[in-house]
Amino acid sequence: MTAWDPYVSDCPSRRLLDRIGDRWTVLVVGALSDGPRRFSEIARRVDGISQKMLTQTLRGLEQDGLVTRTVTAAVPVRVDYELTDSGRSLQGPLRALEEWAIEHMSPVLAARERFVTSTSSS
Amino acid sequence: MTAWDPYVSDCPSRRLLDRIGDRWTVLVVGALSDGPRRFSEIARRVDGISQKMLTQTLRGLEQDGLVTRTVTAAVPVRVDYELTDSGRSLQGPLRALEEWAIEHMSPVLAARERFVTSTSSS
DNA sequence: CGGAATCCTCGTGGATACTG
DNA sequence: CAGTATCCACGAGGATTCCG
Repeated sequence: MTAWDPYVSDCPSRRLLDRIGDRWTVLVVGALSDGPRRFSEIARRVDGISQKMLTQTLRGLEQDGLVTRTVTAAVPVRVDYELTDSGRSLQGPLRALEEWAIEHMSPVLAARERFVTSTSSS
Repeated sequence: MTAWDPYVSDCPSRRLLDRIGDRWTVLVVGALSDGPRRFSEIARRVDGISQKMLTQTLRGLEQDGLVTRTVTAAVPVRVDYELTDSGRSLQGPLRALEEWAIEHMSPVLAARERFVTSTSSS
């Protein structure tokens, strides 16, 4: 199992990675990392997300059993989202990825610069 | 720094995650995990990728200094791609994510089923 | 406040054809 | 073989509006 066969498109692990790989899921999970949050709180934390995308992302996560949705019927409705155990278990790998990103930021950005600079030759 | 501030859209770590988060990058890096590969080999390994997307993804990875591109001027041109040290360092986090995906496949799929099933109520 | 529904645009990405 | 270039379709996703 050392080799890398399983990347045919019907591979179920790819379906999962597809979901995780979308632009917002990672960020929303991150926004929930330190406890339950209200809808609008998440919206504020994840800068640039539209209400539609947030709803959609949360629905997906709920559907995959990664977050729970709790409705409190008050005068202004209150909805809290919280990571499930599954969801929390995803934090580790996600953190790892983020740390990698931070750690390798400067080399990568430097590489991008170099790439642009070397455009002059031809 | 325990809290989760850094998700404003101009955060550089998010720019990196954006790149990684696209559908193909992860798969292409995976395809290169056990050594250098030719263009067509990668195309074959990453099922469903178009030639355009493969080129584009590889360019992006090259630009970020995660893969190297080696052209061998033979009768039929030969181009090999290989992970750089940076690229290889990404494998760890990616593996972690993949393992998570495999490990949590059944719960997630079960959750999806449950979600669908519970549609009957209303 | 949280969300559903509608509309509309803009970019991703596939198919095809051509080049070195 | 490994691209580049062009065209085009489709759907993600933003803005807006309305509802419980």
